[in-house]
Amino acid sequence: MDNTQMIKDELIKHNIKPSLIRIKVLEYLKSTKEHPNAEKIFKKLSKDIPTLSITSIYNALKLFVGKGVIKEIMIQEEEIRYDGANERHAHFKCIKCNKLYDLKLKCRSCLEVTDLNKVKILDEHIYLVGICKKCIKKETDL
Amino acid sequence: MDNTQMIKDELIKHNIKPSLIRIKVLEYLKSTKEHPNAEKIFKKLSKDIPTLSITSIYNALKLFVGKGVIKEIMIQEEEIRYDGANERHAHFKCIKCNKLYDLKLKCRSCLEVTDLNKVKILDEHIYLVGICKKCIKKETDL
DNA sequence: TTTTAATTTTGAAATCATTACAATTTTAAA
DNA sequence: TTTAAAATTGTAATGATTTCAAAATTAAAA
Repeated sequence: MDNTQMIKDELIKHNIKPSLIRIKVLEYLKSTKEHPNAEKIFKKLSKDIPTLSITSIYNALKLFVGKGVIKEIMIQEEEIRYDGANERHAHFKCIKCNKLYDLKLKCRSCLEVTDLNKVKILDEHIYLVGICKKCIKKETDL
Repeated sequence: MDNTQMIKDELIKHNIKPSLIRIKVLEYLKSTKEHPNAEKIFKKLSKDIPTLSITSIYNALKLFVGKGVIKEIMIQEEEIRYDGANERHAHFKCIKCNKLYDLKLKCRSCLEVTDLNKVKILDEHIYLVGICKKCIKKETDL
């Protein structure tokens, strides 16, 4: 099965009609690890769809988030970024170069919080902030 | 030592001159668990300081965050909330009532992520999203 | 105390990501 | 086809935050 068909199926699975824009947005989100914002996605897709408006990007993204297809990430920035990965993972933001990295979580439940009895958890967000290898190297090289 | 003096000392410790507004902002943040936003803090302090401007609140908050006195929390909302607690803890947001709860973390390092070698961690943010006890009860009572 | 410089506070205007909304276009069913 | 529903578009509005320059306050020096 080709990639576009898989994207379509994922949309249908979530009760979303697979329109061109929606397919392209999800396809892009699945293809990148950089957690783009709406603006970035808009610029990228505009190359192929010249009539595209940024409102359509927001429409698609909001729909996806509501249906649980993608996740919003807000890490001390003015704008929302979007993450199309299905796998549970954490994020790491470097305050020097502002890059956002994915982090693997070691175990299924390596987060132990109390006070959780009788509470229904729907979603989990974990992010660390610090300085990445490259930027540490840059600093020590000075 | 009285409470105001402790607030002053904490500011001085972080190289912040303890002006009236700064003292009041930090005092309020330390006194509440509700993680207020700038607007909320402004409304609260305006009662005592009628000449107050919201820009001063933003100035103080930005300064505090920069000096590490408080933390910003952004949990899928349009605005930033602020947290004056020193203790390491996670957050839980109920999507039904929109309340933000503190969660205790069970152990010093109950978050196990890979890919962290050579990376300098400065800050850690963990939040869960779901439905709180009260709202679950409301639903099942219907 | 006065003078002066530095810091803090203020208020108005600007910014900018996101949303609202109504008009237009596209899709799909009858 | 015809028609209704859904998707897309563009413009304008929203609202939290920031910018910036003027005014007020504070602190230090004389």
